[in-house]
Amino acid sequence: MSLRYAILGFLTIRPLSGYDIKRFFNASVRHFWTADQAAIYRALTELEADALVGHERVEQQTRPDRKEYHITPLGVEAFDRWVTQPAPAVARREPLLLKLFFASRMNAPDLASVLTAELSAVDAELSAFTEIVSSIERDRAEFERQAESDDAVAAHARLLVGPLITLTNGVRFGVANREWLRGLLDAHEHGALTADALLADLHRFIDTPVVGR
Amino acid sequence: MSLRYAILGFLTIRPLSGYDIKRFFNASVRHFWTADQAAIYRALTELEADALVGHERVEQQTRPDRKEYHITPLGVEAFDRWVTQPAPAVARREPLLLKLFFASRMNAPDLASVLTAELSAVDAELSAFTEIVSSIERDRAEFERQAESDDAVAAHARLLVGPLITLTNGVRFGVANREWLRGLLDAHEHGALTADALLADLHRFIDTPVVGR
DNA sequence: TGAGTATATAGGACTATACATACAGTTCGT
DNA sequence: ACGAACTGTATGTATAGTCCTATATACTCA
Repeated sequence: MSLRYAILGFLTIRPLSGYDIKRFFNASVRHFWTADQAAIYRALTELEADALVGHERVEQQTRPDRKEYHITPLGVEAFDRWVTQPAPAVARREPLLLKLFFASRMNAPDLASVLTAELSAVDAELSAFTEIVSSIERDRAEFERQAESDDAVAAHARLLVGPLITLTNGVRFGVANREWLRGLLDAHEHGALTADALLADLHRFIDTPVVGR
Repeated sequence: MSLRYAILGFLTIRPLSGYDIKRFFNASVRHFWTADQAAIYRALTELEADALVGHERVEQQTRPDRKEYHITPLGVEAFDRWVTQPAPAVARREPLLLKLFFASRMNAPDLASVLTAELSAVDAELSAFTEIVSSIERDRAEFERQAESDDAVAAHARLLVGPLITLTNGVRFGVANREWLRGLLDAHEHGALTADALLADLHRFIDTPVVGR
């Protein structure tokens, strides 16, 4: 039920309508958490039933009325409890690995095409990350130009830490994924995708001592 | 819906009961695909309704009767179609990243403990992988000692390719995860978990050219 | 002797999420 | 002038998966 807490988290920033929240998801956490629009509205109803949020109807002349949700003190409490707790283990579910597990039933071209398709997806993802990082840097430069105090700049930078942490995760995993796929494709093309080669690769990573930073 | 195909995949190896399939899952693909026991039995019923599998009741004296499922030609066809198709994009869902996204609402010790808990889990996962790799190597050495022909050894090695590919994925991601968490913890302890440091990290990975193998 | 684990199958209730659709007005591009 | 996309909330339905429980027998360990 992390969706509920994600919504509470967004509401700690400012009051939002269901529609706003959906856009927040798309704009900020899409790369590791997607939320169905219908699920958001239902979660808001449930959160309100638990008194963790409240709402006011905001009438608009040109647009449909908004229900502006705000977090209650009880909601802030619940969110802070959740955010400081260790994250639950997630059950990974990777259709790609399931297919590759049965690689011995694939002929060479099919295996190559499965890997290539995945590599394209990863490359696209990494490009998207690069774009996001650029846009964050542009926004930041813009903010700093207009900022009235150093405090405001520092506060702005602090708010960026969380989102940037998630981006470092996405980028590092994306790069690891790309290297893994490239390695597999390369070996496969040279007919070197063998048990021995894979075991060697495993040892290379298992035995690698920590690289100092 | 990959569960059904995973089951079909296992049945291409040999006939299995629902109970056997559950053990297969635990023994071989647990690190990227878990299957609920009840879900397996339901999937088998559905697969049989679609004529992709059949079963015979096997009576046992001491144990309860087994329903031994086998794959039908139609099932093999369906499986081969699935396995050669590019894997669908999966919606990632990472509670940890959701928490870290709101890192600015956490105090320093809480952030450290969330990261440390995750690092422990990753270390444990990597140890499990190391253990699995060792056991595969032991089994392999054992098999080679007893093998009657080089062909048998080669066939055995070929069957290992798929499972080993999934292990290289697990290990590489595990190592990437460990490095990421260690980097964050290290920076955090030195009060250096700032927007600037994170942006520098992002650039280090985004701009890195491919390392030749 | 009793608790726990292994073998073996299966239904009920529940949770989370996805997909489609409905309604209703506005704005933008062609 | 017309359709598409945007703003905004909401319901209905389907799918996938989890957790709990039931049933029955046998073996193992303290």
